[in-house]
Amino acid sequence: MPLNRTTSAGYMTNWAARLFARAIDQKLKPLGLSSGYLPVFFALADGSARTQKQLALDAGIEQPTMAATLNRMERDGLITREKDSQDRRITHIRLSAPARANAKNIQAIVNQVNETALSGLNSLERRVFLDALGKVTTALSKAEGPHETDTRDQ
Amino acid sequence: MPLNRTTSAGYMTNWAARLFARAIDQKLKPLGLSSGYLPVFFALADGSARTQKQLALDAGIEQPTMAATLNRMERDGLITREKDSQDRRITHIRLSAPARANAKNIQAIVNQVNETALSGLNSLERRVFLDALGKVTTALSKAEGPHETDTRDQ
DNA sequence: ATCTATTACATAGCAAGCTATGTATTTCGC
DNA sequence: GCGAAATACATAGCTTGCTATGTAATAGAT
Repeated sequence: MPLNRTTSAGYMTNWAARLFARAIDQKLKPLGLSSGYLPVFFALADGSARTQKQLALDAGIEQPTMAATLNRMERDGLITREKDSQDRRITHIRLSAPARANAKNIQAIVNQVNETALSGLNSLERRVFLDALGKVTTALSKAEGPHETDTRDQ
Repeated sequence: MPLNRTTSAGYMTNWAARLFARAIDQKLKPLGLSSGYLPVFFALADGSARTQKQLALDAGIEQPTMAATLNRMERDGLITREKDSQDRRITHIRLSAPARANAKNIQAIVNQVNETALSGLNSLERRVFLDALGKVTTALSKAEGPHETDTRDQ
């Protein structure tokens, strides 16, 4: 089989992911935000606190990646860090008030980009597509080795 | 709709793409290769030459990104650059002989990761999934503005 | 023929991902 | 209670993506 890139799931998934990120970043830019911040936003949108470890696990990214993202978010005034008084290794991370104020806009942008992306699919195709993405991530996570990259729905 | 990340196409696509890249990079590492090289490999596997511009267009990435990738590939002895004698702006890029020798292995690795990723899907689901990825990239490319990010099957 | 626009590529600087490794602070075993 | 293991986070260095901008060469317009 002579590898046509449009029939490679990995190639197409990577391409789609880059297009998603471009679209989202473009719309978030006026708000001073970017796509890497989204997982943190969604994890903390309810005003609760999480540790860096929890956020990384939740987003399915490595701890150093989350550390860098949180540094940028702190630089941009989007989060606050508060040391745990009991266990001094731990830092509790919360969205700042101005960040929380943006939640609705972010939600709207995300919904809009998702809708645009899926506009060529009927509801059955959308369901199969989302379901397939779930199965693909499950399969690849499993193959990756029994890392702790969780999938629970908080 | 209270945004559950597992129902966001963008989120899930990004996640799947990172898992794909991790899996591929892990298997390519022993060969001294990485996932960013793949589009160049596939475009030049037949021994032909392309310009940087053509490669970038083909891979759906920006020109400076392709320039950086080609620099790394040249550093690693995977490509050769040859100035056009007619038009001195143009450089013709080819895979080196050692790089071409790896083509079969790369192909096998890509097929294997794709197969692992899709292992939980039946053939109908696979078809719908690939087709959906095509429609999603088309929709997002169009929305991006009439950029020249082509999709033709050479 | 020259002036302008276009084209191909280079460079700078940043974001967001990764692995590998270091440091401080608990926790656990005994 | 103390040394070893585990845990939480930090740091270093790399890849792969982006935008914005610069430079050299060709093509086009008049």
